[in-house]
Amino acid sequence: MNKRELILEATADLIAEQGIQNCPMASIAKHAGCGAGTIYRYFETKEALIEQLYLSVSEDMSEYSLQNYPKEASVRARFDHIWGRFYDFLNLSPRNICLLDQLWASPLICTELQQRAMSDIHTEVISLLENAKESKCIKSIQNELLLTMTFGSLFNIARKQQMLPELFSEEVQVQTLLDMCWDAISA
Amino acid sequence: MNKRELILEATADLIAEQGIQNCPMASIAKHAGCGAGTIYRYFETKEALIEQLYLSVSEDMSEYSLQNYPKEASVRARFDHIWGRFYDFLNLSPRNICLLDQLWASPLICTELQQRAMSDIHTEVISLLENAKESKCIKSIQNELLLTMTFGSLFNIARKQQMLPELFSEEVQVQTLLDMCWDAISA
Amino acid sequence: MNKRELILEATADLIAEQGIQNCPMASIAKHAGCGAGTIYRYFETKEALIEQLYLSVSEDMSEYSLQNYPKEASVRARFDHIWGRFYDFLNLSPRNICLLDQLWASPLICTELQQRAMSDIHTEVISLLENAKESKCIKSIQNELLLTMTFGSLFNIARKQQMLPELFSEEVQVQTLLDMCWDAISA
Amino acid sequence: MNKRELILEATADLIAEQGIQNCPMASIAKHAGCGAGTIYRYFETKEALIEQLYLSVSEDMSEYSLQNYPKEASVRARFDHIWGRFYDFLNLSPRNICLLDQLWASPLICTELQQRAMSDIHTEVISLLENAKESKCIKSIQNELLLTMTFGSLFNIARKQQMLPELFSEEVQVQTLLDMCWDAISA
DNA sequence: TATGAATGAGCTTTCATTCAT
DNA sequence: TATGAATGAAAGCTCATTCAT
Repeated sequence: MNKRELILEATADLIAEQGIQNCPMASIAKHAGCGAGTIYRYFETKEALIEQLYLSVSEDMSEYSLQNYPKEASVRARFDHIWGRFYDFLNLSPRNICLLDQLWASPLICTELQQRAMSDIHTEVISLLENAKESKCIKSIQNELLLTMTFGSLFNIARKQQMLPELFSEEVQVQTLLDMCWDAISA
Repeated sequence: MNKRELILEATADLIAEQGIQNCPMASIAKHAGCGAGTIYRYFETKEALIEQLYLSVSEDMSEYSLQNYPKEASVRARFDHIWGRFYDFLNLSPRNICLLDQLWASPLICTELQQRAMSDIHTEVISLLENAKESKCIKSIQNELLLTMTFGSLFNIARKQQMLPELFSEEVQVQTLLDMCWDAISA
Repeated sequence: MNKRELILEATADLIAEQGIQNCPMASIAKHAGCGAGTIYRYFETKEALIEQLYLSVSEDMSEYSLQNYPKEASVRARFDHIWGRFYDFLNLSPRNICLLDQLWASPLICTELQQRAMSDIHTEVISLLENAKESKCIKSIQNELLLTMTFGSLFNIARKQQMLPELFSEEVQVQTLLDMCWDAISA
Repeated sequence: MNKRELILEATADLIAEQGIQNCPMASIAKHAGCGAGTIYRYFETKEALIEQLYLSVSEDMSEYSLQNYPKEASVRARFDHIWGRFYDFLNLSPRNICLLDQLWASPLICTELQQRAMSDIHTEVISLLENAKESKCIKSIQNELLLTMTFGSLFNIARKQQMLPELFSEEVQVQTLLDMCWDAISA
């Protein structure tokens, strides 16, 4: 892992653990195993570092969610693939959810950046929804609503499981969640 | 409005507008129309102020969501009432969503406090879900999952509409959302 | 006790317990059983209050030390009387030593004030020393030196006993101290 | 002189001149020729800085007092050596007495720290007093009393001379003081 | 290129003092 | 006369950023 990535990793760990407010450059440097000044060789400002971190995590999420995406499969199969992998990504590391929560809430990550970072997943899901609508298997509701509903459901369930695992008596099956999400939007 | 409330209002406005990180006590005081020291007559520390703010907003949300709650109505009617009003509350003021986003992401609002603040709504929804399960009209899935799914859907849709209203060509009907949420959990 | 005295008493207690630095006007008011503003009816500023307190304690110390002073008794008897009572005064209340330590160290109590406050004892001791020198029973050394030596010895012993009583296995007899002090200056 | 020492020196000067209460970190930084934040690279808190200063001055005092200490010399010679040099130290710089007065009166310098800082001198003096008692040349009184009396005498005389030099018509001879202190404790 | 000591602006918080009641 | 809520200047401390090495 090169130094730039080490710094991004350290930043991600610290933000997830302590929150974006308790994440001084000096700590990041220490965790990354470099001097504080070195960070500025790779990132203009702290703001820029956090933006880059956001882009990096978002890219990981996109890539993970779309990996082996079966473009030719059925609507439902594609739905399950993309959202199932999205959900898996959130649970890959306990860091992911905390990190994304922090980054989304930060004024440093403007709305425009948020959209841009999600554009790959977004494009694919929109296309999926269009296909589904053509075959009338989902509700005839504006895409953004269908998409946001699914996204919000899965992210919140993943977050709650991680924050309060004791509330869940049985292990949560991804398929159960996907079924619920599908029922929400299916015609 | 008494001074304590003026300070809470000012804090809420500033946090919603600028984020919890860009909200110095001096600004709060200025917006509340008082001196910086005055805040400390009403709140021990900034941390305490933010906690109190969270409790206050949560209480408003609970009260609003449960107002005129028809305890004897049908499961579906009660579901629509509580979640419809919850969704309305989020849209009552553009401040509410931003504020809650900031507060939930803050390490100052610990998980325990979050649970406590939502306990009224939580209790009622659990009872509702139990009733629904008895009549087998919803899926036989652990309550926490059903609840979180609905909550997450509605909150995320409300947030997205507020942040990116241009993405929504048609006005979003609450009933459409409630139907989707219900479909997600109904048997 | 009138209000002015109540305030002085409260100030004395607080300074002795917490130090002159941790003695806000609000605490003084609370301990004195009055409002913060009330203090300013009796004392112009906090500085003035502390000066008045110093004068008050010093006067108490002078009065106590010189009470029933046997002007016609022998040099040694008078020496024992004045310094014995001085030492007793320091031990009358555990407050006295702490309070004087704080006040003497404070820049608010200027040297001139310190001299003025001690002038009664000072005059009497100087006179005593002059008498003693006439009868050649004490060393022929400048008075200020003889006086300061005695004062310093007794005050330090009283302070140490109060701060670290466990260091003193046997009870300290005043007469033992007076003998030592006398031996120091006697011819 | 390295930066840490520069800061300690500046702190010592300011405390001695203005008192521990009128000694803001900003002033210390200015006098030390560095930024306010720099102080915190060397000392955790202001409290820690003052503690370190106390330890540093105490060490200087111990070292100075015990320098060239003639362990094999007579009791009286050793007594004169240790207390003579102690007295000299107080007069080495006009700063020393004011500084020690401020530090001893401060609640930041707890009793335990005071004892610890003086332990070298304390040990040597106790040993000296034990020797003296064996040869019955001093009073059979508990050591702590003998020690405190000498200490208090010398410190107070040094202080008074510095604060009010005009009170002393003739120059004060150290030997005169040592004789008085010795007479106080000698059998 | 990499460092980390140094910086000072900006933060939270305290408190002597004022003044409307 | 007595109050205590309100004030804002000043304190201790943090940390993003710079720069000499």
